Amino acid sequence: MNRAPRDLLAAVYLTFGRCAERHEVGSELVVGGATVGASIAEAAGVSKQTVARMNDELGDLGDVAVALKRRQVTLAKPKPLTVRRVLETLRAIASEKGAGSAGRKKDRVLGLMRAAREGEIRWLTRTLIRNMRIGANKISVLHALASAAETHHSRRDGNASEGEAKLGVTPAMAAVQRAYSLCPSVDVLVPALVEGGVPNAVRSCTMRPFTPVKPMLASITAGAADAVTRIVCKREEDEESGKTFLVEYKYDGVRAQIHVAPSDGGGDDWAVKIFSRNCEDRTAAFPDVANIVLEGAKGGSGMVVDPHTGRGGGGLILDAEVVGIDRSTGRLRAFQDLASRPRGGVNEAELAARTAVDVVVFAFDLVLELARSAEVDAPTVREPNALGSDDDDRYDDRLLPAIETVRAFMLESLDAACEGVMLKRLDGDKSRYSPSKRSDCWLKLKKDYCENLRDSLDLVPIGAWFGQGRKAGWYSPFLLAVYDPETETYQSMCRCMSGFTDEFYRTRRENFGKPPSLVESGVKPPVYDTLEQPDVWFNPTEVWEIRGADLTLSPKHRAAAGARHEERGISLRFPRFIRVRDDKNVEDASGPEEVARLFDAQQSRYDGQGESATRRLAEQAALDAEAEKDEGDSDEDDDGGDREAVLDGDEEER
DNA sequence: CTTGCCTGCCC
DNA sequence: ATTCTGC
DNA sequence: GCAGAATGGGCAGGCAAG
Repeated sequence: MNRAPRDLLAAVYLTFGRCAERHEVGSELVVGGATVGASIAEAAGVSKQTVARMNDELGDLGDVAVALKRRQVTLAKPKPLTVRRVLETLRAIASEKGAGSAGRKKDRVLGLMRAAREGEIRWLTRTLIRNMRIGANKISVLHALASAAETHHSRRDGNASEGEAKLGVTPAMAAVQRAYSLCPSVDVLVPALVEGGVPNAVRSCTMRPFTPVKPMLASITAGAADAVTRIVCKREEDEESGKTFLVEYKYDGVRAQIHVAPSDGGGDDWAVKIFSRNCEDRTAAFPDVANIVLEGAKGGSGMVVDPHTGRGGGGLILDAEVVGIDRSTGRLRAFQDLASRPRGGVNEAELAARTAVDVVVFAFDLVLELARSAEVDAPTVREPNALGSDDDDRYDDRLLPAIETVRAFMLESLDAACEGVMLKRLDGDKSRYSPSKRSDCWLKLKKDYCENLRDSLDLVPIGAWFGQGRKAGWYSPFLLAVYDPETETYQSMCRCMSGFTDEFYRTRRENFGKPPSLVESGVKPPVYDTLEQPDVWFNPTEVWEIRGADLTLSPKHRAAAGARHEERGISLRFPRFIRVRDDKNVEDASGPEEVARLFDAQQSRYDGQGESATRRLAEQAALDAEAEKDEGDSDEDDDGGDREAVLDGDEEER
């Protein structure tokens, strides 16, 4: 900040590992491990296979690049790389398009590789593949900026002696972090910091239409009791409040932060932008959503009215979930269907022509409402419909009805093809929208978090890859399969890398490294059915319990292949390891029939046949026999299908 | 023209 | 997304 | 309690290779 303020902006972009903010369209490099690996190979004059082999061993392409650089004799010292030149090159890479662009991207990467010195090439490689592995991320950079700005401005203003107007470093860090989550734009933040320090940055980085806010996130829970207890009982500084909370369906769609405001031209025109959970501009992917919102803006229905002027509000930021829906039946559709929509470059008519999935918008929060004030930090909820009173101290007993209500509501949500429910605090400071925070204000409760609702599978590890980074030297991920006793084959179901302790990895590398478990020839056993090609194959010797969220039709996994889809097998979403089943032989592992049965139970929810989850399996046989009599009320298409219940918790704490 | 690889992004 | 680990 | 790291299934889009 002192020495090279003009380079600071570029330096911050580089530490973020990007050439522009995420919401800038076209800011992606579209360069990955394959391109970078090829460039490293070319720069060092070795084959791509050599680079790949070294990568298997070292587990880090950056380390491979360094090792190869060391071997080289440099004839002419390359011109040193500068921060600004690297950023310019990244931007040039991002803007390459069309035929031959892959080659031109690679050439630019190659240029950087050649110019990089030994100390730079690891950083450069990791930046290009966006995997820094340095134990620090954006937040650390923001904190460093805050600290530097504090020091810099204290000194410049001549009151280094415990500046009175100064914030102090720790509050400054928090302030900058918060400022950036309200207005995640380096272009706004950095010049403001340089010019007027942290207070100036805080003034500049306010929530505004058409700049995405870092979305608020929810914490995971261990079941309905845990969720209710946490949402009600931990209220340290909120003694006054904290008696009510909201429960709502957790829809399985995509997060959409919808911005609506008068367009720049003024007049009565409104503009809409839609941002993803990661603050990408996805407006082009949802022309139908944009139209729904614009219609609302025109008609005024549901829009904010300024009580003083009586006019429509100056703009809104809504937080919402966009979910696929079958308009002919009113049923929600699976996430996998929603994902198959085109992602841009189509208008609404083209979307329809491509038989895209229709969507509903469930708006669940009002993040900013300009009619009220440009500075609101959004108390976002409607008035709670509190039930009962809170004169009793014994919250444990009093929570039981609430837990039961939540549990029942969750079963209902599952029948409605949702993932579970969300619990949100309704009052007190903690109920405010907290950008980018994952805290106990919002809790998510999904089926697979609940002991008695989840099912797991017993799968056989049949192969693995060599881990990267902190898992270098270990097998990760593993390839897991079901066993089909009919054909005596193993059909792959998923890879898995979650749920293993470091200790587990250590022992597995030893155990699987020795015969008889490792297939020494390295050739895929003929009884293995998979489109995957792991680095090593294992003989089938163990059974592992694996949990997941739901089942998907897979293009590369083969469990129950052909049973529920002409070609595809069935796979598992969000797989994680639970434990080794020492008590089972591989012949006792889950099989294709079990997988197909679970898949049917899941499908029944989308067909509107989902009975309460606890009874669903028992009724499956009856369902099969039953003739297909479908009907049912189609839920209204639009918004408004949102179900919610307000429960009364109890305060206190302990 | 079709297929398949790579990348980025959703969860 | 989920999970484990280290601070 | 939080940040950081590794990496899951699976889709579209864009380009290269056949």
